[in-house]
Amino acid sequence: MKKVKRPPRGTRRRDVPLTEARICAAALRLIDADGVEALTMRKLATALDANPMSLYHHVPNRDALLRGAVRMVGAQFRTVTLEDAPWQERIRLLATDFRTLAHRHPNLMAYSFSQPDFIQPEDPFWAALIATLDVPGVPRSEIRQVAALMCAVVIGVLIAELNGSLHQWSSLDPTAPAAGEDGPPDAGPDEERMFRLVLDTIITGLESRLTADDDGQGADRDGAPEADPWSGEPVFVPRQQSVSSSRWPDPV
Amino acid sequence: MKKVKRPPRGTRRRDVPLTEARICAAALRLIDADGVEALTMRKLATALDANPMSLYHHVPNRDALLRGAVRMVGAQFRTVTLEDAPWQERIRLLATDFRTLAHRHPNLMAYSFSQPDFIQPEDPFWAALIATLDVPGVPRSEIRQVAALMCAVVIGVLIAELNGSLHQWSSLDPTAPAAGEDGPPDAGPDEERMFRLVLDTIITGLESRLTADDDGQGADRDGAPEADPWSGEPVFVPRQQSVSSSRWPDPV
DNA sequence: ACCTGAACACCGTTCAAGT
DNA sequence: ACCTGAACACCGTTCAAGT
Repeated sequence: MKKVKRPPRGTRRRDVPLTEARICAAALRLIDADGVEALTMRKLATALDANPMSLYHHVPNRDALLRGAVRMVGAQFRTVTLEDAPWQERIRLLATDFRTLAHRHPNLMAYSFSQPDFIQPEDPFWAALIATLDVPGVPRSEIRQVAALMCAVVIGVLIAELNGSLHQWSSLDPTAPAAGEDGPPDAGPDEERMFRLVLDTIITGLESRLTADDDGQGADRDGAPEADPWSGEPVFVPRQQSVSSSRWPDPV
Repeated sequence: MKKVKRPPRGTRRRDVPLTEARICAAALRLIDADGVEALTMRKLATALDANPMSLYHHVPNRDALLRGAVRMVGAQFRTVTLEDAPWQERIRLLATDFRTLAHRHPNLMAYSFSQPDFIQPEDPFWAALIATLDVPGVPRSEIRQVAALMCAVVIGVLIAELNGSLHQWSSLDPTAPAAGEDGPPDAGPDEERMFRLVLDTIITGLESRLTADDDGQGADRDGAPEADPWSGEPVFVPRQQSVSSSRWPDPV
């Protein structure tokens, strides 16, 4: 009579005890398979061959579970520093590493990109990015903002790539409406080329901004922020702050 | 006895009939107030003073309701073309218009950014972006990919701004861990400055890429993609495709 | 045609009770 | 200490029945 509680299934998992790491790993598997929104405490429990309520003894709630999965994936990001390469190549390497990680767990990464706090100050990725931007002489007062913007840019491209927008927009011809499926059908091989194109454009823009500032490489670092052209007004932008507040009257 | 079905509440809403536009507008109000995940068919119904099941006669399901709200916001994007301005300024105007719209409905926009299909070929925004990139001579064969990448970049920065990552990363000092709240407390006034910095960097990168190509302005448009430097390999990137497949052995 | 109540199949989470 | 069944307060959605 008691034996019916553990029927002889094909794969037995419950001889190993329930830990937070095992729970998060199983959650990551479910997310990789079916997406974040398909992760359910009850489904996760049956995947672990456990009672749904047992999970709450190791994980406070579903949000913490998701954070644990994100943390588990982020721990896989171990950047080789490659200190002898030029800074442009080091930035490229950091970005492509990021992209590889995003391709490994696209469902989880697409979710975590929209969450705050998924890059922490002690992440080796962040430290490597800061160190790399310090090489060509980005002013110390601006270096964190430049690093933040590079993260935002890379994440934006990765989001658009992961959810298919990049491919869809690239084949969005306003003049010729129906081109058929002439190009590659689904997983375009030129997403990587486009990713490199953004990186190159950003790096080129950084370079020209840096050379415009270049009077003595190591001198005047950490100076007053108002002194260097990084903090000045951009060349082309007019003062248009009042233009955008009077547009689009909300009809709701 | 029948009168108890419609008690004299303070504001009467149900004399006007239930339409899809009214439902989507109410959904947008709820999303603006409490976020996408707080939008519920039942709560929406009570906000409209209607029966929850009545909504299904005008909207097929919750996803379609969200799409309707996104479409309703996207219809507010009417770009002034400003054809006499230089292309750099036109791009800046498009991007800041996009940003203004995102600030108007941050909850909905943060959600829609992660959805595919939220930019359509017939959107005036897309047509204006394509037309603007055509001015300085971006090759026709690459113009859609460049436009797609600019959208992805702007969206990435907006996502990071809306969920607070941009501000958090900017105050993420790996050397001095605890700086206290010295800067502005919450809604940083320099998010706009950072937004302009990305735009300027991208535009500068585009400019230098374009002038490197500049031998005759109108000549050789629409040519073979392999002929121009846009499709060639980037200068700095080494062929490192095999490097990324052997990193991060997945411990799961 | 439009609306509605009841019901179904799910959720996350709490809690008292077991060992 | 760890686990568990029952229960609570929600969801989206279906469906037969009303007007």
